[in-house]
Amino acid sequence: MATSMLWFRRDLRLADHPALAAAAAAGPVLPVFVLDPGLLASAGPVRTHCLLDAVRHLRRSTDGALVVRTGDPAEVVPRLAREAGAGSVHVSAETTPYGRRRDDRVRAALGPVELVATGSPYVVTPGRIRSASGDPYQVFSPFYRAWLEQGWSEPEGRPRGLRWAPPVDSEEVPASPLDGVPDAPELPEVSEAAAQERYQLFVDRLLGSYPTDRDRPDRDGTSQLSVHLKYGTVHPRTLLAPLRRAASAAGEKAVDRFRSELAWRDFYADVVWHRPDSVWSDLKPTLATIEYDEPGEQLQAWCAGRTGYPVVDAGMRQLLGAGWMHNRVRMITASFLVKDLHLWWPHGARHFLRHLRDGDVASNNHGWQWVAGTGTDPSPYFRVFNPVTQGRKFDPRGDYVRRWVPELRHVPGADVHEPWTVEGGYDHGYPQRIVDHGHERAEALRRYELARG
DNA sequence: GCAGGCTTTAT
DNA sequence: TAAAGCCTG
Repeated sequence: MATSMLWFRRDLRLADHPALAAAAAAGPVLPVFVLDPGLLASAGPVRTHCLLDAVRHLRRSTDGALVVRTGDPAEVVPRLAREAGAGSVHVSAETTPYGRRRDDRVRAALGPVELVATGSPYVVTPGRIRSASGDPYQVFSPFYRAWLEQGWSEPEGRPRGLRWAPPVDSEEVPASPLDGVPDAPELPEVSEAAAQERYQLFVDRLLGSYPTDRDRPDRDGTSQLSVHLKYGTVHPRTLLAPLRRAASAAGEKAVDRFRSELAWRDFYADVVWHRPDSVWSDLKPTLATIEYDEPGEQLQAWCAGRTGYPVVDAGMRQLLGAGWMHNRVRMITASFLVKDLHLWWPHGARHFLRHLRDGDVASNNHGWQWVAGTGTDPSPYFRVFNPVTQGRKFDPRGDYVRRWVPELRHVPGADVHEPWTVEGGYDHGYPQRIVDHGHERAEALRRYELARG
């Protein structure tokens, strides 16, 4: 049987890997990872660290067989195929704009060697679900119903009869860009084992209270699996399979909630599949004429977590300090950028994407569009978040703010969300509010009204 | 073309 | 309880 190549990308695992199974069925497999300088340039050190961590673990689990090369995939992949005498190159289908363009170039460069796509990083491959009229869904809920209806196959374990091909030259996995950096974020291990461990903990201990605790940034109530889904150290259908059994303990509601979060990931990937242009520009033209401010000092204050609104600043500092931000706080900080600072959403989306360890262009950028009212289900009037109300409601003791904003640690309780009402609230250098929320809310609504007319 | 519905809110 | 309008069947 001819050697085939498995080119890993966002699927850095061995279990439940349809493309790897397809490659293994064709013959001995040469496992390959290509460090793409184009991708690395946009990633930021945290994401690069996580990627390299996952690659390093994958190399270990292939007993060192994984070949690592740096360069343009359109040159590197065909060269490796020649060196190994591979008859085909197997991949998981890539569906984002950059990935699709890259794969087209690689396919062309491979010539007679076939690029075979099997499976995808999603439960249901983007583009497969359509409404009765044949169009893609524009709204999540009907998509979710159709997604459940569509269903998915059971996870597969590691491919049987998997044999690695004779080795070819490999580079070492580069050192993490965070090595030796003082105050570098503490990051979770990104590996199949770590994904399984966290999932187990989540199902056993957290799932039962997930519907409410998932909104609490002061608690460890979320699955924390996003980084694993990002790099593919676990496939989402691997996460879905045990849920039916888990429902008896955790409750159907909790299971449905978590399931729907995975469906959101599929939904946004589906939107991007049909509208790749919507990644960096408005999906819908409804607000095409709205007036935005030019980015300047206020954007910098937002990025640095110095807006004077505690929950906003806590979130922005968590982003830089942990390479991650709680989802509830992502909405609050995003709303603040768009509705209080009147900036176009891509300014914020770019900053998030650079620093989030789970930074995924479809989920991130469409999450932003949802907040901005330019994406699916545009309802700008519903979505001006009040940072004080949100802070008091979801961080009711103020622990989250004090964790990330040292200048406010001396303020006890929920009043930390309103230091302007606390005597001595500014004694330790916490910045004054850069805008007045009530005023800017009215201004945002005025601009929406104008754009609509 | 109609009715029902739309993740995450605000006051 | 209100906020605008579009998606979906």
